[in-house]
Amino acid sequence: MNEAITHFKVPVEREPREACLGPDGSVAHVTRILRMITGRWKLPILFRLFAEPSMRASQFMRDIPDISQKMLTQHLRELEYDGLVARRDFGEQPPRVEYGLTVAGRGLMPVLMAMREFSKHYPKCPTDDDER
Amino acid sequence: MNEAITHFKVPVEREPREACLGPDGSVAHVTRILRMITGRWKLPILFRLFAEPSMRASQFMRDIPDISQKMLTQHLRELEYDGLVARRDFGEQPPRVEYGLTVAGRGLMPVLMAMREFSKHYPKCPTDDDER
DNA sequence: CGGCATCCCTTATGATACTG
DNA sequence: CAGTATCATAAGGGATGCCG
Repeated sequence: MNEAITHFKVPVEREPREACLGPDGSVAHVTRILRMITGRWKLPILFRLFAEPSMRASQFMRDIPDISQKMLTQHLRELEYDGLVARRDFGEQPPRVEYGLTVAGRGLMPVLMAMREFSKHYPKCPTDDDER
Repeated sequence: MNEAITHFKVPVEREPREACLGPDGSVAHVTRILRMITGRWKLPILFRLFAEPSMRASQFMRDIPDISQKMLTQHLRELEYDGLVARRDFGEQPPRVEYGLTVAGRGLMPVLMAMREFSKHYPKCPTDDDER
């Protein structure tokens, strides 16, 4: 009873999301990067560290308006986890912790710059030559 | 209810956080791009259109596993709103609608490729030279 | 100073059923 | 085939208080 007449959907083994991933698993790769830099305060933090090699939590709080300490810590942790930011605890009293970009973090900046340039090139939705 | 088809949340322009915007308002610009390509199915759609110049809704449904029709339409609308994708309704019966990348959409691809390359370059969190 | 925990709200995303 | 409408749930974000 494993014959041809399939009146039903043959268990078409769905590829493990392999499809639609684009060349070289582009989608997966880009998604990974997006996850790393997506977050209400990820960019402000990264760009701040790009300008200032070493930053303390209190400095971020001062330089980034409206950010809460919770979100600051949380996003710093995520960035650290993703290897973009390095955390350095001096183990002093009172506490002293400094943050900085990792090699990867610095390597990411050019990509962000590319995104910025693209944004500049398309100030608004180019309603003119929108035809495919 | 004779309004435009706004199936999605119109980008509620966040407050003009002038500060911490980085050089040239980098943060704002990059954030804008991120907002355009962030979404569970934005990348699969874009990369699919990059490979296939013209796509119909049903094709997306076939090529992108697990995507629901609602999300497909919603994300296509958003991409269209942001000027990355062009929608072409042939006004036929039965319905025939085709989607394709706009000039801006095609211009974005190199940026996405750059992100992919970066991802490849840092396969994992580079725990070696993480020091600032 | 830095950081963690809790409660709560706004969105993003999903499941499902329906229309032209 | 393409798209709409509703309801339900998950994830992101924010306010606040306590700790070493």
